[in-house]
Amino acid sequence: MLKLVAGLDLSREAAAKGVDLFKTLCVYNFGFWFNGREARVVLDLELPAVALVSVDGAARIYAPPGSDAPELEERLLFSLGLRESLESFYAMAAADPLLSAFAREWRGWRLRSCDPWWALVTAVCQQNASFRQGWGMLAKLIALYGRMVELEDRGWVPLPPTPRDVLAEPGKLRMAGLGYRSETVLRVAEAMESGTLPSGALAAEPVERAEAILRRVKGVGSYTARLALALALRRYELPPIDRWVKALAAKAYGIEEKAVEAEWRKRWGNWSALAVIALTVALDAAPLSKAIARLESGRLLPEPGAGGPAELWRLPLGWFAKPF
DNA sequence: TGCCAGGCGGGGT
DNA sequence: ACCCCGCATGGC
Repeated sequence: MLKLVAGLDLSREAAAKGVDLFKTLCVYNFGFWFNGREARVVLDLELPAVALVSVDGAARIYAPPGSDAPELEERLLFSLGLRESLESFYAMAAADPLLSAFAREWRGWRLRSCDPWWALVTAVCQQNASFRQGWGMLAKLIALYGRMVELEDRGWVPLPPTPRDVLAEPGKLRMAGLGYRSETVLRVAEAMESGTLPSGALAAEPVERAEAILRRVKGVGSYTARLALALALRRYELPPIDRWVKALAAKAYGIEEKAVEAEWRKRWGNWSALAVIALTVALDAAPLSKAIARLESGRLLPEPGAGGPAELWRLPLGWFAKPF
């Protein structure tokens, strides 16, 4: 049972930074964490600690009694992107053939970050899979491991499994549909548990060095490492370029696919990874052929009913379950 | 049914 | 420095 350890109002901070909390909370979120009005934000998987955040800015932090409340408040602000200024990112995006509409309509969006372990699991689940398949895997993992915590006055919140949970019951990875990705997740869990992947130390490293450390785990390549660095540490310098981004950027920028990475870094600089993630939101993470069609017809904003990252939370509970 | 999807590593050249 | 293949699973 977690106790209320802090209550705060984020509305002033959000307004000052131009942050739209609805957009920030809805993107890449599940229905069991966000209902359109308020979100449950996991602040610490191990403690655990959870924040309840309303789209109007009211926030409550729940944690074991005696937890460091100011530290958790800071973590909440970090994870909502309220410590980050995206002025220069949106200025670049406004002049970009892929993201100009997004910069106009979605300027208040911030990436929500999570902890390095779950960011790596998330990234591994996107390998060689559609957006739907990857996020289905994550939802199934959370359901199968069944970790829950109770907030003293607000009911139960599902939590992702910890590395220890996964090591204790490795069979559930395949049950969740991860297939050959299961071995990679197990190696990540082992690295986390044995301290080979010091998640604290990662943040202090230069980003290329952090990528190299992550890539020491077999099954974690450049895409996975870079996506995880963006999702967990808000390190955006290195773009996670996959064949989806490669094809879209080649078309939009009028270059060859082999030139995409260099061009992307030249255009986006220290915002490279954020621009990739924003593009997946803008195009509803549609499969490549549909995404190309969207680009050709100039439909570069999330569309109602497309079921993309911005609408993941709207999908009915159990959407990911296999019919039997 | 068969083929592909927001990668990856191991094998070839 | 490339190119190419198989990999486990789900969706169409």
